Amino acid sequence: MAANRRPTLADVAREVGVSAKTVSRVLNEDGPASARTREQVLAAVDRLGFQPNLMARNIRVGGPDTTVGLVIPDLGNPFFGAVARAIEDTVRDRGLTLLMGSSADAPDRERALTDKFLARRISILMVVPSVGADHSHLKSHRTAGLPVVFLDRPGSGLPTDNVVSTNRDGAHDGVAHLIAHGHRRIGFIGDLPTKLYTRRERLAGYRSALQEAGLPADRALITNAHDQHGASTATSQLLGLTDPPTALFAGNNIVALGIVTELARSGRKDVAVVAFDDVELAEALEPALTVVAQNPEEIGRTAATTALSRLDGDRTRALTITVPTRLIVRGSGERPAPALREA
Amino acid sequence: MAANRRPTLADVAREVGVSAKTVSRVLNEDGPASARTREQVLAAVDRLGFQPNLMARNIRVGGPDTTVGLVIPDLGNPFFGAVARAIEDTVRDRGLTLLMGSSADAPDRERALTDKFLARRISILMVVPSVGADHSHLKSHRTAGLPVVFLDRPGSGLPTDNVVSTNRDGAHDGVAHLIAHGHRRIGFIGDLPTKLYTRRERLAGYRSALQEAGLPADRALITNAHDQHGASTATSQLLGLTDPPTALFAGNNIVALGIVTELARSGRKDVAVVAFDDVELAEALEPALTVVAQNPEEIGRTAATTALSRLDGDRTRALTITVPTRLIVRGSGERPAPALREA
DNA sequence: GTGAAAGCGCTAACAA
DNA sequence: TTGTTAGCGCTTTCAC
Repeated sequence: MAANRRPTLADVAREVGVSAKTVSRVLNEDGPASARTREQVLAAVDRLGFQPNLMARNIRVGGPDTTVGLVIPDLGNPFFGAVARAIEDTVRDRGLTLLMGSSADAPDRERALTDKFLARRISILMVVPSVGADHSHLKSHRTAGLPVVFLDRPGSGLPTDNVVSTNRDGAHDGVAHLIAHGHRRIGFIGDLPTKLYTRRERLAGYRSALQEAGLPADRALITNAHDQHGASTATSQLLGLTDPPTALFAGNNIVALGIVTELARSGRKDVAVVAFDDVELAEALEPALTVVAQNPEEIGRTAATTALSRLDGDRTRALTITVPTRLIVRGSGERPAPALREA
Repeated sequence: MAANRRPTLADVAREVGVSAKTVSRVLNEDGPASARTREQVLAAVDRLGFQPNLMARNIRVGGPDTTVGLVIPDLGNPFFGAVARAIEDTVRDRGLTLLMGSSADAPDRERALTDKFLARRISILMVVPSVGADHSHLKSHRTAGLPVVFLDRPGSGLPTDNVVSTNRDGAHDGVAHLIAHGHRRIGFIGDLPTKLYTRRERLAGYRSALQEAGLPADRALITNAHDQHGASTATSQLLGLTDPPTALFAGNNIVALGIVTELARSGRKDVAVVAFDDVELAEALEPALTVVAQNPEEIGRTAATTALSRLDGDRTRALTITVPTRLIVRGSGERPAPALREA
């Protein structure tokens, strides 16, 4: 079957016997149009199956495309899924559509995606920046009026709005919870790479909690993993130390899955766990998993409203907005520490 | 700060002292260009921060936009996240970008999204169709050469490629597993609405397994839920019956979360569970959750490769491709049924 | 190897 | 109330 050319405004105009501009007027509810013409035009549109070419329209109007470019590390990670959903819900009312891509945390993939998005003249750019990515190339776009917001981690190379969780305080609270329950040797399994903003902040919170309690910082207890399987391996390694930790702090949701799975597999009910970021089924575990919950909905919504107000002309100073985390105590942080049992 | 006009091809041309066409040639590696001109052009592009306007290019070239329109029910559901990731991974090599939106399973939102996508002249349309949505309006686009693929559920109103799981057989196997372990009263908690394709298919599998075993089909054991909380409620209602089920079959991942959470909350370790679709932490539960796992990666990849081959001119008959599910036995289906204990 | 003119589908700015 | 002309930023066509 031949690929028929799609009908254009001109085709509709010819069909009705009016000018292209008249059809345009009817469809965009621009200027006036007699009831009769309107009817005829709409009928012809229907008959021909005409659908206006949005690209052509945009090019003529000159404004930005009605899309939001969103770069996240992984479409499959539920945390970013929740963020994306909140963003979509917020911008939909404004008629904006999501252009999405995953960077796999690789700076070159991130750059390729943003370049593509920019070439489409997106209305808003939102990025979860990869480690090592430089964003100074966005400067000219910013001054040209493009709202740029970084999510989950701050961008680098230019001043823009950032929306991040209270990583340091949240991790501090989670670790303090473990300490309050008698644990003195607490393992930390963070994300990778170690330069990652969230990794550093959460580790800083871990350290400050230890310090505050006068506990020594043992480097052997600090390790990393970049996926669930790696976190499982890291867990068994930590527990295999000659002086092993009695509690573990998970640096993110994926690490938490790895830790919990490994503990279940090896039947280690005696190891306390607190995780950064909530996970599904946390309350159905035995014991239920205590977490420092992030608020992905709020992160997405805040980022979107910030970007929209920039789009509306807000030229005030760039802000770093901090979305609070919340310690949800469910039990896993309260497993008796050996120190207490011996006492 | 004034919103400076972004530089155009003409600006670059003027800067170098060549024609616009020459710049175009250099950038697209179209016709010939002297090494010297090329250098100068590239330098000017860099200096001015020029980025070609993809919309303008597309409009002139007349081809479809290099995007894939994807409509899913919920960006936050990990199942669809995994599907989307697989799609992106597959189409990225072809230079295609994802245009995404969530329908919330509402036909009008689905229609609004697809219309927007079509107005952008997407290269491929992929949709998880909502219940009650009619797709006959896509007919003209199909004949005009637009590949249309339905995911997870078949579309209606026109012949197109569909990619779905082996819902019926999978559910059958899951329920048969419960029966094999002595259960005779098995509750079914399905998705909503009840007209949903996956709901119907999985229920049919449930019924066929009962029938095969010569077990009666008790309507009181069949119920539904449209979110996790609803599934929890449904669970306690089923267990509150005078002749309650000894096992539950979850119609999807969200329902599974609700069932498992409710059983944990009420301390009911005696109820067997099998879930359709795998969930995180399934193996860390006690007992570990037995599931009929779907293969979202394969669903996404298959849908994408099918669509790409259509884009390449494959005009063979529309196919409904079935991606196999896999019963993963982890323990929760093997809890002793009262019938056995009494024996 | 390079340029001039025309035109993709649409709308702004004017005129009628 | 409607039409005409011009032009958005780019590429095609054909000439040089």
